[in-house]
Amino acid sequence: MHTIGTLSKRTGTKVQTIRYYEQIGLMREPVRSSGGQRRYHDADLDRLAFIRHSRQLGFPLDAIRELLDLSDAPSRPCADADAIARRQLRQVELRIERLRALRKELKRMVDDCDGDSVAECRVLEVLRDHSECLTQHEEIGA
Amino acid sequence: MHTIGTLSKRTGTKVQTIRYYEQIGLMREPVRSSGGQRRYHDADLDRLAFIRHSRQLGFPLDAIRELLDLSDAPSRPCADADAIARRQLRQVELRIERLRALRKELKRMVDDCDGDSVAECRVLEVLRDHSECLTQHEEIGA
DNA sequence: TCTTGAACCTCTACCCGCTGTAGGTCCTAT
DNA sequence: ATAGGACCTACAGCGGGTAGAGGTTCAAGA
Ligand SMILES: [Zn+2]
Ligand SMILES: [Zn+2]
Ligand SMILES: [Zn+2]
Ligand SMILES: [Zn+2]
Repeated sequence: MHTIGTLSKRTGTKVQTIRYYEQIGLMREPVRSSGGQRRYHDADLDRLAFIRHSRQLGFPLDAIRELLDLSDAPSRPCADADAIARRQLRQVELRIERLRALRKELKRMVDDCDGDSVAECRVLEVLRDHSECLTQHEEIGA
Repeated sequence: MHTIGTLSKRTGTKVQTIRYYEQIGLMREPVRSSGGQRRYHDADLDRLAFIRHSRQLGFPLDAIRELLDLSDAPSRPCADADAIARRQLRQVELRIERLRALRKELKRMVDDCDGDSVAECRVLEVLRDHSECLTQHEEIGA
């Protein structure tokens, strides 16, 4: 049996975050000590490690929830798990593409400015007028 | 004089977002009609366009705030504006690096799975055990 | 056995950058 | 005059946590 602090140290997760995961139903409710403190089994430690590692690989919490559910049914085919991972891969690739387009525009505006007065600053000119850009932009926050 | 709806259409910004920008002090408080509705000058339209374009290029709102302040002082040198843009460029480059590392791991786990049962799923194996990874990961959410 | 103090508890609020909804008011065209 | 779109305020919620207040429990040392 482990305390929440032990889980925290062993997985590099803040104590509050573990409680948050419990609150949203991602971690199961653990048993409690006579004084009301959480006591975890090894299985909980594994589950938290899984969650954290999935987060480090960028999976959103609801995808992790699905993966955990799948992980509990060992005899089923793994097509669903693979599909989630491929979806995540596509998301990452999409974000890379978007950021590369941004980088291009930013690089260009920074490189083009000769560092004169604000009135002729290339950076501010481009920000004021999108027609100075080479590419279209994605929706904000997409 | 323009209504908020006109600003919204002309800049592709939701009406609520414009009001939000006002609330956080990014847009100036406009004059009001006798009935209390917002009425904007052309300068406000320009300012909103600037904000939106900067957002499309990924600048956070506080950087945009600085850029707007700088933009109001045309005779000063533009070093500060350029520095903000270079900082943004570095952020974007950093994010690209991180995502490329993620992509590599995700690609590998997806490619390695032969689609058998969950018990032998390569995707789930990797998620359970970071030592199956080739690279270290950044802090979550960084 | 008592005392200390680190670790735990609940609850609430906050971060970014918006978005959505409820319930009401204004403006303008017919 | 009336309809109905556009506007108003105020508040809640998203994801994925993080911080703090104010109180309790636990375990080790004296
Ligand atoms: Zn410049
Ligand atoms: Zn542009
Ligand atoms: Zn698989
Ligand atoms: Zn890993």
